Order: sequence, then C-alpha cells, then structure tokens
Amino acid sequence: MRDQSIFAGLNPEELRSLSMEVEDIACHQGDVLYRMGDSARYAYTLRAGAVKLVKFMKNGQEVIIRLLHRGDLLGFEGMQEAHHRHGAIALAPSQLCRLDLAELQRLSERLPKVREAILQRWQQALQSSEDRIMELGAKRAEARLATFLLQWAEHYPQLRHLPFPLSRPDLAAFLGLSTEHVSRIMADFKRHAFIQEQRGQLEILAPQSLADIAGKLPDHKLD
Amino acid sequence: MRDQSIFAGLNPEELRSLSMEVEDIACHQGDVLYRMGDSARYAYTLRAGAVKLVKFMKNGQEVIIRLLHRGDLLGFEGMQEAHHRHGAIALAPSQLCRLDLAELQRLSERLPKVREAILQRWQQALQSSEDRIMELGAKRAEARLATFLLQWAEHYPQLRHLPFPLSRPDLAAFLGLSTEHVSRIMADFKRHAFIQEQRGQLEILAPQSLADIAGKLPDHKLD
DNA sequence: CGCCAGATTGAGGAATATCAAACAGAGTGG
DNA sequence: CCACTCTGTTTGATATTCCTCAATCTGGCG
Repeated sequence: MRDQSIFAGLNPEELRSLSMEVEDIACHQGDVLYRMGDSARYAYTLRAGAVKLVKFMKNGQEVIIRLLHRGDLLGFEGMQEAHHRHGAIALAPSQLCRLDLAELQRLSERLPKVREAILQRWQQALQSSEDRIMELGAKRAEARLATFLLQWAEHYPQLRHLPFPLSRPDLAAFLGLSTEHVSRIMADFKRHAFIQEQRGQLEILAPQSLADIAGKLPDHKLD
Repeated sequence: MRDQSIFAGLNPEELRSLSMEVEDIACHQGDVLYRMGDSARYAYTLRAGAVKLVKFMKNGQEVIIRLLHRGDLLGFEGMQEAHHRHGAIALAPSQLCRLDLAELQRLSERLPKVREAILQRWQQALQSSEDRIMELGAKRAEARLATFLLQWAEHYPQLRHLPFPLSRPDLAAFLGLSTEHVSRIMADFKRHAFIQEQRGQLEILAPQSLADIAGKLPDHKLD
C-alpha cells in the first residue's frame, strides 16, 4: 500500500524473529474480538479486513470510536490499562495477528524500534480522533459523510470496487447521525452520481464533487 | 490535587536534577503559546491556569480540540512531528514549564520513567478525545453542556468559586454548538438554579441535576 | 455619562431526529 | 422455479433540535 513501513517494528515476521509468540487469527464478519471492559491480555494488528471499535451509551446506543484498516493496531490500550476501553468487532472477514501484551511490553522496553512503531500509531490514533472531533463538532451531515467516503477510499489504491462492509446503522454510529438521515444522503449522492453502491462494494464516481461538499461550501446546495 | 503522581517523571525539579534545562514561563489570558503549523521546538507542562488547543476550519471557524488544566502536557506532538498540530492559547493567566523537545527526546530514550509518564498522558489524551467523540456524536446540547460543567468541576477540589475563564464562544467551540445556543442553555441552568456564575467564577449548585441531564434521560425535559 | 464588547433574548428557518410505512433482496421451503 | 419471509434499506410525514440574524441588554471602563 501507500506506506511500506506501515508494519515497521511490528510485522509478524520481525516479531517472531525476536522470539515473540505471534498467533494468526482469522475471523468473519460480526465476530467479536474483545468486549469493552474485558481484561486485556492481547493486542492485535489487523492484516486484512476491517474492524470497528465501539462503545455504548447508557441507553444502549452504539458509537463507533474508530474504524480500522489493514495495518492498524488495536487493543494496545492494554499496555497501560488493565481492561479494554472499547469493544472490537470485525466488519468484514479479517485476518489479524494476536500478540501477548506482557511479551510485547518486555519487547518494547528492550527495543527502541518497537517502541517507536507503537508510539507512531498512537500518535496517529490521537490525530484521527482529533480530526473526528472537528468533523462532528463543526460539519453538517452531508459534509461529514462526503469526508468519510473520501477517507475510506484513501485506504485503497483504486476508486472502484472498494470493499464497503458498513451498514447504514454503522455509518450512523460513526458519523453521529440517524440511520435514516444517512440513508437519505447516500441516496442523494447516488442520484447525483457521486457514488455508486452494490453488494458491499462502493465506487467513487465524482471525488471532486464529494471533496467540494466535504469542504462544506456555504450555499452550494445539492440541486 | 487528586493525583500526586500527576507530574511523576515530569516535574520541573526532577527534570532539572537530570540536567535538563527547564524554563519557567508566565503568560496572561489570550497569550498565544504557539500556533498550529509552527515548527515544534518546545513542549510545555501547565503548572497553573488553563489553556485551549485549537484548530481552524477552512472557513475560519475555531474548534477547541482540548482544554488543559493544571498538570496537563502540551506540545508533545513535537516528539514525532516537526510541526505543532494545534494552536495553544491561554484562557487565563497561567504558568508553564517550557522543555526543549530535543533534550526531552534524549532523556526519554534513557529514562523509562520519563517515557512512562509521557505515554501515560498520551493515553489520557486519547481517552479524553474518544470521550469527546461520544459526547459530540451521541448527546444533545443540554447533555453536552451539563457533562462539560461537571467535568470542569472535577479539576477542582470544591464546587464553589470555580475559576471559569471560558467565554460563550469558547464553550460553543468546544461543544460544537452556536454561541447563542450555549447562552440559552446556560441561562436555563441558572434559572433552574443548577449553577451560578459571576465574573469568571462558576458555582455548581445542583450536581445531581446536572448529572441527570448529562445522562440524557429521555422525556425528562427542563420545565 | 456614554461607549463597547460580550451576553442574552426573540423570531424564523434550516438541519436533523423520530415514527411509521413501503420497499428490496437474499435465503428458504414448497 | 416460485412464493414467502426476514432483515436491512428507503421513503414520507411530522416533530424537535439547533442555527441564523437581528435586536436588546448588561457590565466594565474611559
């Protein structure tokens, strides 16, 4: 993909060569990797597929805290806290590497390179959370969705036949909107031929138009 | 405060004893510590006062990414990135310690304790960002504001005469609302005698009522 | 006293949620 | 191969939340 160093210090081969025990895991759509509050024994790297990190509000409403793609890390909060801070659920058939947190801890104390890699991703996570805060705090539904679609596409080399395993409720839980509203906007985007969708595949037809909407031009309504 | 270890590994005395150069800095309300995009030479610890980290949208709208209190760190993104990711502005007269990032880098490589301390705070920052995502994504204005007031109060030992240097636009920029809406809700809270406000000081009169609202009980309107 | 910036209030409108109903598509059993 | 059901999506009508714009108010300060 875009960044070969994406696994630097944390790719399975390298870790195994350091006598770290790395378990390969495959899971299907909907599988729960861990639940929020579970005591944290393992961390994971996502090798293929997609995973959502979720929390729930008191009333049971689900909120998606982060979406993970190939190369992302999850469960690493266990390096500092005893329990997982979110639930992790596979959105699509996925492959992961499971790392023992205790071993990882030791390794990271010995190897600056591993430390660096973890810190790097941590930084990325913080960055992306802050971006979300801006999106949620300052943009309207259309703009949020447009931004999201473009960002999603960035994780793939092409604009056509993108894997898109998110349901409408998932999108809603990520964007802070109602399912119906998301559905309406997606329909709008399709009517305007900005995107196309079929059986879990997405195609970005008019990235520029989406980018315009994502920028939230004032008074530039769809129509 | 609540947590004596809050400066662990990063209090000025300790750092100085490690032959780290630590510059004490005092600033007044409105002072800019650094701007977004500035090349990052220094990091800071906030010893007293309050600071906001801000970003701006293309249209110029300000968004407050994080609010910092006594003991918080800022500018540490400079350990991984060359430039500051946000602007930092003092909300009140504040005192800080300025640390040279290069020195800090060296120190953290040598001393696990310092590393630990930084990592700890990083985790906290991520945690609080994720909490914000939930707030912004799933709660209504009233609930957001109520939550915020209670969280603000948590940073002080008492519920009366809390320093509260935030303007209405500041609150709005933090909560993702319009100034007017914030003003209305604050007025509501005062009318219901949940809070009281005078000259930059806040008093929480009915923490439980605020907590109820923060929980966003359905159908439990103010009235 | 008069002035000014920030805060409040009001009225109207836009954005979004809610509730209910219709719809589409993938299995499934006949 | 065709209904039939089930789940997820779309659509519609309506209510609510929130924003915008304009006007008024307040408190500090020259």
